Formats: sequence, structure tokens, C-alpha cells
Amino acid sequence: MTSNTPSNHDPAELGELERDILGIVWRLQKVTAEEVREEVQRPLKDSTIRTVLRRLEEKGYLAHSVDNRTFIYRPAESPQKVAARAVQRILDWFCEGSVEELLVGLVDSKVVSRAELERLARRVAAAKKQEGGKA
Amino acid sequence: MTSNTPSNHDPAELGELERDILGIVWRLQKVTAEEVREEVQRPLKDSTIRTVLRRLEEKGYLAHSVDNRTFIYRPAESPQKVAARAVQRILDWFCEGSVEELLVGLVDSKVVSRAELERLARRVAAAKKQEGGKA
DNA sequence: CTTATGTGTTACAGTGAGTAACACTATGAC
DNA sequence: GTCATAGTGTTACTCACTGTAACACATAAG
Repeated sequence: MTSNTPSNHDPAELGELERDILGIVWRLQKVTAEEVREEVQRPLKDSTIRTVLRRLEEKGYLAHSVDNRTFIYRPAESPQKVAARAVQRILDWFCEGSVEELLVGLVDSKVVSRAELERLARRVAAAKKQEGGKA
Repeated sequence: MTSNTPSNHDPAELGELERDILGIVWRLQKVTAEEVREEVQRPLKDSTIRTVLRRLEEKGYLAHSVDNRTFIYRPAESPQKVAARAVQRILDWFCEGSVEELLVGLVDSKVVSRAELERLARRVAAAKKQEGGKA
């Protein structure tokens, strides 16, 4: 593993533009600043895009490699992972860590439908067998 | 006007002190500024506490009634509801709305155990009967 | 009327995000 | 070799928000 800031960052604390750009990188997987700029809705200067990309990398969301002097940015973590950490924080803050409370709330608020939850639970149960219960 | 910004607020964007105090109100259900102050860890001036309480009310997390000229603060929304909305936003931002993606990520990241998920799904399935399947 | 007690108003410093200019460097054209 | 071009590094400014609080105002109690 190549040194990461060990999952210390904080998804919810991204600004709107940062989220936008992060989303673009997640979608395209490999992008240059120029490409990002074309993709972004707002008309922004090149330096703005690059500043945000750099900050996202500092925060651990992105990584870049250099292709012939041009930076190619890539996600450093999957959206799922980032989202999971975000949810973890919500759990800690608003539900005192009780996943059940949270899930109940999600169903209550129609964020997750019963059907979805059941389907997912089934899927997970199925996956469990294959894995053979690890810790 | 009593007008609230109708559920437009944004749980993740609370500061640390705000979250602390919101947590206290959720725990105690009915509190005065003084009581909050006793509960908070940091040594803060009375006006600080009251400012934060007021801001939390402005943001829609709290409500207050007046008991003999003293403000009694109460939660305006359940933690579950707030948490659900927060999760909804995470969904929108990081999973393009796919609950499944999110839940898979949660299980992957061990935020939610398989067991929990299954248990919850069962519980939800049970609840469904009572409600009579709506959309 | 004076004193507590509690509220309303206002403010200021620190931080982070949005936004960008400008300087620097290396590559390719001539 | 020099010049233009494309791309990066550095630096900065503004705004909004949060933590923190002082101070003025009002009202119930004595």
C-alpha cells in the first residue's frame, strides 16, 4: 500500500464544487484538469479547477499520476467507501452508533423502501454462504 | 413569523459544538440554556450556549417554548429523521441515489453487519403486514 | 425602585471553500 | 538557441459559517 492518510478525512465536509468535481472524477475515472473543466457546469478558470483537484488530493479523495507532464487524476477511494465512512459518522453523531435506529429511520423516511431492504438482506445472506462466516 | 425552512437543513453542516448541544437536547428532551451549560463539557459562557441554541432553532433542529420567561428548548425533529436526511444526501452525492450501492458499501466496510441487516429486514417485513402495503 | 434573571442584539476572530492571478518550467517549433 | 505554448506551483482574496462572548433590555420579586 502506498501511504494514505489513513482514512481520516471527512466526506460531509466537502464543498459543493468539490463534490461536483469529485463526482466527475468518479464518473470518468481518469481525467485531466482540462477535461474536468469541460465537464463542470459552471464556467471556471483553469486554475480554479486545478486548485480544487489538488485540495481533493490533499484530502485523500484523489490521486494523480503524471503522463508526459500532464496530471491524470483518479479516485483514491471508491464512492462506496467514502459513503460508508460518511454514514458511520452520521451514526456516531445522530444515532449513538445504533445502526438499527438509523435503518429504521431510513425506512420510515422512505429513503430505503422495505422491498429494497429485504432484497438487499437476501443478497447479503446469500453472499454470506459463499464467504463462509469470517469475523 | 414562525416560518421554518421546511426540512431544508443539513445535518452534516453543523459545527462540533452545535452537534454537542443538539445531542444534549436530544438526550434530555427539554432543557434550559442553563441546563445545557451544565451538561456541556467545555466551560462556556451563558451567552455562547444561548447563541448556539438559537442558531440550532433557526436551522430547524430545535424549537422552544417559554415557561415563565424562560426558554425551554426541545428537539424539533427526531435524531432518526435528521440522520435519515443526512443519509439521503450522502446517497445523492456519493452513490447517485442507489441505496443498494450504499448498503453494499456499508456491509463491506463493516459499518453494518450482515446479521444486523438481516435482523432489520425481518423486523421491517413484520412491520409491513401491519401497515398494509402502501406504495 | 432596585436587583436578579433571563432574553435580544451585535460583534469579532478563525477556518474553510470558491475563485483566480501570476510566476515558473519544460517541450516543441523554427 | 530562442520563443511560444501548455502545464504546474504558489499565493491570495473574499465570503460564509462557527465558536465565542459582551452588553443592552425587560420583567418578576422584594
